[in-house]
Amino acid sequence: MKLVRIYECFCDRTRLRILRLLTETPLCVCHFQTILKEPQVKVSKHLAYLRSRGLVETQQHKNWIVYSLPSKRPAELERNLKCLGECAQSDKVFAADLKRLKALQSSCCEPRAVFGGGSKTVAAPKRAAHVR
Amino acid sequence: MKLVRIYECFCDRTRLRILRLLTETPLCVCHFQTILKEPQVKVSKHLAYLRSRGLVETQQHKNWIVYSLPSKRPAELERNLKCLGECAQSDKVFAADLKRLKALQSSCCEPRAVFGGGSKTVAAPKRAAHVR
DNA sequence: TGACTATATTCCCAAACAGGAATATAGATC
DNA sequence: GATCTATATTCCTGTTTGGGAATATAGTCA
Repeated sequence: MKLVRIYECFCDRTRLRILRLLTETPLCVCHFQTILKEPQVKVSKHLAYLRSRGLVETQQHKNWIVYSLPSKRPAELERNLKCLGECAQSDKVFAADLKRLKALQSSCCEPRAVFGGGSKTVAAPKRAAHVR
Repeated sequence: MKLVRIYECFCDRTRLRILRLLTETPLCVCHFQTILKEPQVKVSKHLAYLRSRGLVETQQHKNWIVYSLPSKRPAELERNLKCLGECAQSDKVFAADLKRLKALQSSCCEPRAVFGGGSKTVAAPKRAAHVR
């Protein structure tokens, strides 16, 4: 019954926000810090938690670690992510996160190749606004 | 973000089984004991947990306490229960539970009015097989 | 009233968890 | 090599959780 594993990952607010964002695009830790406005330790730990349970995968990119949903997902995960997406629509927190994600996608900066759809060949890469 | 509350309830195996069963019909504690084959304390505690978070409601019926899903459920809960139902289909544990539920529904006994659809006016109420 | 039944609660313990502070690691760049 | 940046890990603490043993409560029925 690996379903429980999935729900264990879903039962924390921060992790839900992370997963929700990842259904949009892969992201690296610094992005999460910016979008969620949470300290590095916290983000890093929750990502580690998710990875240990197979809900996310990582890929190194220079100095950044890019987190994404696993390329092949079991049906249960897929279903629940979809469900989460639907539930999230009526929630302000998720909406705000999404807004900040969009902002980041257009304003940012170095770990650009990261964002899904690849190089949207945008203006000149400004210096990171990664904070902290 | 009450979503998290829902997932907190979903993140335990026993509770998942309970909820799954409740999407079929209301049940009382002794039914759960029989179907899940778990001790009374355990069942009772998980039910209390679910109730404290509003995922189930109770109704007294003579000496029995009948648990059921809340009559009016927020959209998030409804969605997630549906999702759970879908995920459960491919799982042996859930299937076995369901099988035992059906058996109970036809063989049982006293807290009969409990089962959804009401009095299916079955044979003579035998003595309970409630165990323990 | 007393025995019985169904359920809840309390006490206890071990494990998991969330979060912060501080520190470690490893790649990049000068 | 020194420094900077991004991320991970360790240590610590308070809280929550899951589960069992024992006990309490409350309704029922004889």
